Amino acid sequence: MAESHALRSGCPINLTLEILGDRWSLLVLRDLMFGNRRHFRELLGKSEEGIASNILADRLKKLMAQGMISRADDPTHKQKAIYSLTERAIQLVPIMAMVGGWGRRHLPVSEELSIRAELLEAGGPAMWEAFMDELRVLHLGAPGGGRSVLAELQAAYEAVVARNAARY
Amino acid sequence: MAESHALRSGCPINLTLEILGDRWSLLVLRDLMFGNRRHFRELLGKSEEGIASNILADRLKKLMAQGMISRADDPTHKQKAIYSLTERAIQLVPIMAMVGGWGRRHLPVSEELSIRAELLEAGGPAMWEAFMDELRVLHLGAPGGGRSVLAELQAAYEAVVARNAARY
DNA sequence: ATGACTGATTGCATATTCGCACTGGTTGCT
DNA sequence: AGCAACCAGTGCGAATATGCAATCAGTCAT
Repeated sequence: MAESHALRSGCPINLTLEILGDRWSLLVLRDLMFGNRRHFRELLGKSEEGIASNILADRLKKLMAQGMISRADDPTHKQKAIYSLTERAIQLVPIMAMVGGWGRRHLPVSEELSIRAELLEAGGPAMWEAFMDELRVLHLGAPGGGRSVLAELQAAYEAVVARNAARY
Repeated sequence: MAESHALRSGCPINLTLEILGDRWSLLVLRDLMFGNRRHFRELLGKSEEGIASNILADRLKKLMAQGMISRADDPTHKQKAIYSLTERAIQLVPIMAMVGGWGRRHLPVSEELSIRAELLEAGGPAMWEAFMDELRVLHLGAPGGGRSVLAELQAAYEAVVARNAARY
């Protein structure tokens, strides 16, 4: 585990890539953010892509070292860990929205998995801010509780699933 | 060279990551986009990060296969190739702007290399659209030629370099 | 013809990622 | 107490990706 690999350059895009520029890191954050998966096993088993447990453990470790997530003990289970997004990870919401939007427009996405991206893009900055506030409540213990964007996205997803299931 | 690796999922974020989710692809696009580097040697030698030639060749090949860039012969030299962004790559401009902005706010960027990101973020959607139009002229041969965002960014960069150099 | 330049390719050592089995410990049910 | 299910994470061998230097053949100006 070579902890200190030198930074390749001080370019903002490069530095962001040094944190998120691999096949899994952003997906872990996505599941934490949109899937509300907070435990190791939830992140491991319920994702579409099927990350391996050693890779997940490694990414959680790295994301923690980079201050993107934090880890806390779950009071209900001594061995359970709760992973939370930090503020800097929550501020990725607009980027997630735009990346999702770009992918939806240019790549062969599935309808079910892209309905959230469609809604989040259409919602624009107002919706992103509301979502970020919601994430601050869920992950940082911030007070308040207004609009639940997570519930809106989930409802839309389930509506598509139900509609498509009804065809058969 | 396994050409057809199965898609891991139809999620827009995952599919985008399957194209851009590595340490180099987005940097190659960045240099094409902001550095106006169009030839292999320019991309190879003038980047901050120092990509290896075999990696560059591989990424150019993959980006071409995914329709992110195109390749044309340079009339001035039979062995010279001109790489151009496609429309779908040009539409990454807003994402580049936001990723640059996030990196600038959260990571130890250098002043010289982040002034462009600062300007591009401050310019907002209006500037992004102007930049995309400019890229369409440069890379797709579109007619017209209004505002040159590239020149504005370059001027700001050089101003910072000059100002910092004057300190010594 | 020579030497610099072009977009690559090759060989080789190291680093990372992969799938999969497995560990040590905890919890809840009976 | 006994036991199955669950918990975060490790170990391992194989496959893949990367970094680095050398090299290639064609092109170009002199």
